[in-house]
Amino acid sequence: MASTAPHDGAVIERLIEVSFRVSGLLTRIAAANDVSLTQLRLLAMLRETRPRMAVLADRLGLDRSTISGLIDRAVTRGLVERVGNPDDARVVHVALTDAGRQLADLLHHEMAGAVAEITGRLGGAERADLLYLLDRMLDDLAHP
Amino acid sequence: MASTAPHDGAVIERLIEVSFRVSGLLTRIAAANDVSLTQLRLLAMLRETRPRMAVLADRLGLDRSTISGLIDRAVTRGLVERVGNPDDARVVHVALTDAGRQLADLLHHEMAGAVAEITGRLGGAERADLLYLLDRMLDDLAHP
DNA sequence: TATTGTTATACTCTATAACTATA
DNA sequence: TATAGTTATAGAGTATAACAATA
Repeated sequence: MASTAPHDGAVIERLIEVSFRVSGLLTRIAAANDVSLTQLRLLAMLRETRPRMAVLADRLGLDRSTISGLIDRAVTRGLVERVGNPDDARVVHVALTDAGRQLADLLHHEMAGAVAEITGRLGGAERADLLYLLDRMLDDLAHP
Repeated sequence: MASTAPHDGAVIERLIEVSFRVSGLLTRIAAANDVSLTQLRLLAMLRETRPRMAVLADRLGLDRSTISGLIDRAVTRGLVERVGNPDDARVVHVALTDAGRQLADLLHHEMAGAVAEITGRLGGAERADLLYLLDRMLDDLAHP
């Protein structure tokens, strides 16, 4: 199998380390804007979609009951709202409020700036290589 | 500056996505072994060093008071122990117990296996490229 | 006085189990 | 009966502020 190449262990350790660094950056950005990392992930998702509770649970990797509490707190803070589904009265969708969208956009901007500092000293060709490799890895995760 | 290259946004989004995926993998491995992601990071650090509380706080990006609680719970579970410092009675070091080292080694093994699945389909040359790029990024983070 | 670490407090995050409402 | 979501509960993680012990 492919996993016996000599530098495998080194690649793995660096990948974990970079992931921790990126998570740390994002946690700090979230904290500076008075939200948790989980709320940041939630807001990032809601910029593009208006999912129902079960989908949020699946995508964030959390239990449905956890999502209920998460959304409760976000509603209390005026960031999101619950929206009913006319086709199935059991279903609840979640959508950004105007204030929520404003914060989500701000967070996205700050995230991009922070991560740009990580990739900032790479040259154009290196960045292209990195993009290719990241896409390969994400592909593998999507189609295991 | 270098941060205006055309694919920058794409690189940033992929890097965040990969980081979330890796964090998700590690969280699942931690949960399967009945520890939190923070405990997993703690145990990973302690495999190589025997740091004092303030260093743990710094490296994990947490408040000292948070570390006190974290270590309390790890001590209760028999994973680590507090060790005094003869040169300065205020200082407390943290070290793995035998059981803690066993768990830390197991977690390390499982982490390596999981991350290997992410990098598994990359060829040898691609893996070498990835290692180079990850090192460049970690270097930049260390010497900003 | 300054530093190291702990404690008290309050809030968020998280899962399990039991529940309600709808299909 | 099965599914979507909520609530009750309990424990972990987290920071702020106040504190004790040591330097």
